[in-house]
Amino acid sequence: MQKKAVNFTRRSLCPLNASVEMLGDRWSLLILRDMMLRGSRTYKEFLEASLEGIATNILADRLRRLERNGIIHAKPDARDGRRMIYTLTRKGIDLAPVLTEMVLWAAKHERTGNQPLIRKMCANKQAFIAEVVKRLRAAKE
Amino acid sequence: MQKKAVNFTRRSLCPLNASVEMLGDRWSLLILRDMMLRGSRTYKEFLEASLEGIATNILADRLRRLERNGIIHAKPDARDGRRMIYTLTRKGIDLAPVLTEMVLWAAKHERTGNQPLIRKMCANKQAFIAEVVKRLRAAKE
DNA sequence: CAATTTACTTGCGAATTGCAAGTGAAAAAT
DNA sequence: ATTTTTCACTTGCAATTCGCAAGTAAATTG
Repeated sequence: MQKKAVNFTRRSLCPLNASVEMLGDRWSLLILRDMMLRGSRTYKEFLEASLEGIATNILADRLRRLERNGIIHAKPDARDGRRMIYTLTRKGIDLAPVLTEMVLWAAKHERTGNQPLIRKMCANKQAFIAEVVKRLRAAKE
Repeated sequence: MQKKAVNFTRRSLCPLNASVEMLGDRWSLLILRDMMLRGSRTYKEFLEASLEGIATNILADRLRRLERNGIIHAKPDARDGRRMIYTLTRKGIDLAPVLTEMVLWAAKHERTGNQPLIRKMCANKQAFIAEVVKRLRAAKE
């Protein structure tokens, strides 16, 4: 497995800027949440799982971008030629700590839902992340 | 100190969505980076420190939004009536782990700069965050 | 083979972004 | 005291992006 160089130019070399250019929009992280925590794997599942109501063209665009950035991988479903199966790459799985910290931050400072998840995250953050990572690696089959 | 209810409606109650609605754009996190790691405190400093070249209208808008969301605090400089001094609130300081994880993720998977910072973060993540938080709390005077 | 499902694309108005230029108040220089 | 400079923005406008509704094409189901 080989790493591809990024062939477009970033605004700066700062690592945070790289993250922001890949993830800094209103939808990418939510798609990743649906993959990590809800097991969404297909276009339809993303549309249905999305609590926030993502538009179809935006979803298609974001899936393309996430794939271009090596965060997710798309391959046709062997059982159903219409379907694409989206899975997280290693790089995508490595975002688990980022997502977790963002969830914990909002849960601390905003009035949010999904309390059972929060409690589990709070109780043992490292264990929670490890469990998610383990499950996602297994799902890469 | 009292928490204000958010009086506009979120797309969903998911905590990650709350984070994304507050921080999910191309500039907010970079401004926070400049506050946390470079000590930027005024409009001019943000413009000068910004490696990425933020536009003046966008900067003004983002500072307003960050303040509305309780992430930063603005108060006029007593020594210079033109200046506003922006500082991180407790809520803003609590974003240190989020920023750190995003930096570490990009540093691992992309070709980025600022290697000394990365090395320090990697060596002891918790200590790094604790140090940043300590410094920022002190700066709230 | 007709109907349905899946994964998109297209069109288009609305909102957001980014650049350049301008404004107004305060401070510094003369 | 008056001019000049600095600072923190705002305004105008073109270009890009977003979001909704509708449409399309291929594969599958009945």
